[in-house]
Amino acid sequence: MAAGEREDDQESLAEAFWGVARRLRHLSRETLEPWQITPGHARALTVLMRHGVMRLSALADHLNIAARSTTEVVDGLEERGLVERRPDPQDRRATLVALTNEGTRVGTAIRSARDADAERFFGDLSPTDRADLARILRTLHG
Amino acid sequence: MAAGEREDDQESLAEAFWGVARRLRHLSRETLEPWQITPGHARALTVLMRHGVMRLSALADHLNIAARSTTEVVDGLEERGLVERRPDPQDRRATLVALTNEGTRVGTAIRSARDADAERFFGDLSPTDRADLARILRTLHG
DNA sequence: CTGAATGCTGTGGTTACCTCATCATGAGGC
DNA sequence: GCCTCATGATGAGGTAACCACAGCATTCAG
Repeated sequence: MAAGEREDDQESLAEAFWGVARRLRHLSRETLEPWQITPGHARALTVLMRHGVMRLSALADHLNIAARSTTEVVDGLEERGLVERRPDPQDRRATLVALTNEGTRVGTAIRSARDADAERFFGDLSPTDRADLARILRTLHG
Repeated sequence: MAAGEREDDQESLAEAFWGVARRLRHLSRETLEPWQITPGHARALTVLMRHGVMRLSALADHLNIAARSTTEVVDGLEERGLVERRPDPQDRRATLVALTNEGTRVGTAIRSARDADAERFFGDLSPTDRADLARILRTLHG
């Protein structure tokens, strides 16, 4: 216990960060469980809720994954009836992805469950801490 | 870029968090590249540096992965000559994992590269921010 | 009309995990 | 000693989430 712990703020800052990330990830997994949906799928759903109908390639950009992977994500969502593919009238090579009614319903439900979770998770912090954290994270994101 | 960014503190706090996590993960991958070692392997190495020789099962606990998966991690490290298996004199069912000299060398090098990285990464922050972040993360860690 | 670029998807990886079954060993009951 | 059950590691086989490359249809520039 004594040997490797000492000093650096740095290392333990990174470690603390990963510890929190871990907790947040587990929380998210739990939250999504009722909908039998993976974090990746949920992320795609969220993007679609926000930005509406878009091409697969655009979705890929938003998700920061390869176009090829997006095909699979959309496959999954389509199987579950949450989105549908439709031809792009502008360009017959392209395919648009749109939320179905069910997709919108589930997306909305997930969003509020997540908000509630975030509230629970970050709720331990004072408003000041919350603001500080947000600011600091934005700096680091730069 | 401007359209969908703000709204609730909560959601964007979580998002900001993941954005930073992403950056940190990439950074870590870059850092480890010279050693041709995955983050998972590096993590195992770190645990061994800290706690010394241990059973596979103990390593599994430290890494929070299944015992079976630990076998594979250790396989990888052993192939690279960074650790070695040896029988547990206490219990002939068990196998101990120990760092080789090379493993210790690499582990040490990785540790300092990481420290340097963390310095670079969190170095953008003022000392105050750094302290705040550390404190806040500890709070969130529960 | 031709050739290059673009948008999606099939095929076939990779990584990092998992569960379940198996085998040897250990520990306790009788 | 023998039997049974628990435990430590591993083989076999599976999954999720990615990837690159090749191929097809379509679009667009010239």
